[in-house]
Amino acid sequence: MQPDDRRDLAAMMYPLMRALVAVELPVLAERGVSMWGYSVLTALDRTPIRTQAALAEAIGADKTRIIGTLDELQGAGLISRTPDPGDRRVRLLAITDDGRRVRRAVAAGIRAREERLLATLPAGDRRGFVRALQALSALPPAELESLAGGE
Amino acid sequence: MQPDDRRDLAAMMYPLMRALVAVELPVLAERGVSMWGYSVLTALDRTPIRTQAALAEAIGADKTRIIGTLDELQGAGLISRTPDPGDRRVRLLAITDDGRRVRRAVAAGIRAREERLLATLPAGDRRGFVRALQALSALPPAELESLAGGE
DNA sequence: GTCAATAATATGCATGCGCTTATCGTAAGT
DNA sequence: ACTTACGATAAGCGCATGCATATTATTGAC
Repeated sequence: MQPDDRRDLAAMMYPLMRALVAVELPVLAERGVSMWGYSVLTALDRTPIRTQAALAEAIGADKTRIIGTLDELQGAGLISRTPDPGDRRVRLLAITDDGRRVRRAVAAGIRAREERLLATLPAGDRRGFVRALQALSALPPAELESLAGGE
Repeated sequence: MQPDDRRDLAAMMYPLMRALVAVELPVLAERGVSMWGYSVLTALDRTPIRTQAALAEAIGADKTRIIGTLDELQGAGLISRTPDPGDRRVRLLAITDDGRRVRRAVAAGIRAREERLLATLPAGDRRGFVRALQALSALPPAELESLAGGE
């Protein structure tokens, strides 16, 4: 194998990200959800979350900026935000049935378009790509930092 | 193979992108180059380019925003920007020897850190990942649009 | 009962982005 | 000559971001 001639990962990923976002936006717009909103729905569909700060951290968002998103989602009836009876400072966050429906519809639309993109790849590369992406995106930030650090 | 349960590609890629950028920034800062500047150097190291608009398009940048970047690079002696004697409206863009040196140094630093990331992957997935990334990032925007379009 | 810590929230700032418009010098077609 | 088109540049807009700070309600420790 030769010295692995390729462009930088970020350089390749950046335009691809933009393309993927461009693919997602119309699907999201159709259901009136923002990107962050969709991210919230996805997180809450996995499991309810006890505090907004925890939610923000889970999806890599800013804990103050997320508030508007939650307002919108709650206004649209897609999530519930109820004060914890045990500690009335915290809001218990959960997705509603409507939210679940919206999330599924959006996910299906996005997935269908992604499939068309991935279909251009050889099967082996495609599997490797998705698996590598899953593995890398699952690395905890601490791990990433240690890999990134020092010369 | 079951119905391919995974998160959306963009959702996985977004945090990964951020991590990669965090990896690159210190390397770039060390050499006093910006992300866009590095992108320009990379493009020009491949081949000189005849107009700034063409450069901008090649690297997916905005043709007006790129000007400051070019000023900086030229000021640092990393690129040359000479009026085309044949058409004095256009500036012939080329990387200088110094620019080449900087680009190589930055690329080496980035590559070394990327390798550490990729080393966490099984060899097969890793190759598939890089190849898929190369293939997808090489798709012309028109192709991407057609793949993205319609339900 | 007082006080320090915490969750949610509001607000402001600096930055960078994509986009648009305007200006200026230059080219090229008629 | 006159007009149209083009490349580089400057300036400004609207938007989203990350970050920092302040406020309010609530809690728990002392």
